[in-house]
Amino acid sequence: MRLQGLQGVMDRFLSSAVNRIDAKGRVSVPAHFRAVVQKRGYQELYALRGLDIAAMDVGGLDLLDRYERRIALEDPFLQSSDDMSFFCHGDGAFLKLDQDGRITVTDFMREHTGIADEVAFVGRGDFFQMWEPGRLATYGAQVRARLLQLRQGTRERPE
Amino acid sequence: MRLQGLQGVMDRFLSSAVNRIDAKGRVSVPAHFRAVVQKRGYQELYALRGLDIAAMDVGGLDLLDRYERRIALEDPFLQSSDDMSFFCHGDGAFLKLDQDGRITVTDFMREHTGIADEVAFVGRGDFFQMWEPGRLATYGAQVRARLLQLRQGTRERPE
DNA sequence: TTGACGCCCATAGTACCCCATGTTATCCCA
DNA sequence: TGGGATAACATGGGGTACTATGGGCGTCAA
Repeated sequence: MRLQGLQGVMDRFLSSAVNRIDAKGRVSVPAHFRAVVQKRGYQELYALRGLDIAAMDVGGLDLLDRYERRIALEDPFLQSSDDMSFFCHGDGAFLKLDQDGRITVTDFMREHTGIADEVAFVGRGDFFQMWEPGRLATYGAQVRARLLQLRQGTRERPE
Repeated sequence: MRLQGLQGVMDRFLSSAVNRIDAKGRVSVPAHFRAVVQKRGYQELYALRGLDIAAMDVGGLDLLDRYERRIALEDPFLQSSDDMSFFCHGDGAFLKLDQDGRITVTDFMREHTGIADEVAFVGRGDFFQMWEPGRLATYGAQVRARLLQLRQGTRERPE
């Protein structure tokens, strides 16, 4: 077991936290996430609507690449490909961190996520997500159920 | 403090202990576990919510690496890849040992484990677990029952 | 104007560093 | 073998830096 550079370890989005939206519509991005943003040198944050979930995916420019690769998998002659592109880029929000490390939650995000007065931030490695806490809990339970099934089916354990 | 000899034995998480959480929400990681952490060179501890148990799995970053390598094998645009990332990144957290070898028990951990004012630490070899003592006792009884059944061979394995 | 947004400051709560204390375990010596 | 000295450990608490959160005010544009 060897140590691989500490940087490579600490610069990913991990863990989750719930923060409150204030009267001005601002919410603090968790300090740990801000540190990752800075460490990765992201100048700006891009927030995209999750393709099949009620959450925002937030990350740097590389996040756009990921989405485009995803869309490229669709047949370019099909309506769905065009729809996806429109869906992702159409209103693609671009988040600005203020001096105190907060972002403003726009109606665009509220509409897609159901976020009202609290935001659940969820680290996902190369990006993070913003959820309405209740919906996150529901989704998390579904994920666990699927993973359990997967594990029992293949009898393959990550351990 | 240098532990000499017994390397093969001392660099594994073994045995169990129950420690109390203080008024500030801190709990001491058993000294023996801390020695293993240091011996393995872990700078940071990675804690993950157990998939089918109300416990936290805690280990070094190699624990996270193992998951991430597993994810890398998946098609990144399949649901299973997304689920795995959601689990190991979103349901994971970094724990920081303070100078006295304590960690703070967050709500994130309490929610999943039911831990209130005491933590049961259980060594599991390459990692250790944190339990609410009562639930650990229940779980332990179930494990023993299963093992006993297996040994007696009175039952075909239940599918 | 009004309302959205940037910048600044204030404050409560939390996380972390350092030191103290009591208890247990370990060792040494009579 | 017993008993005291000593070391290691879990636990408690004070002070401080950091974080999340609330709010004031000025700017700019509709």
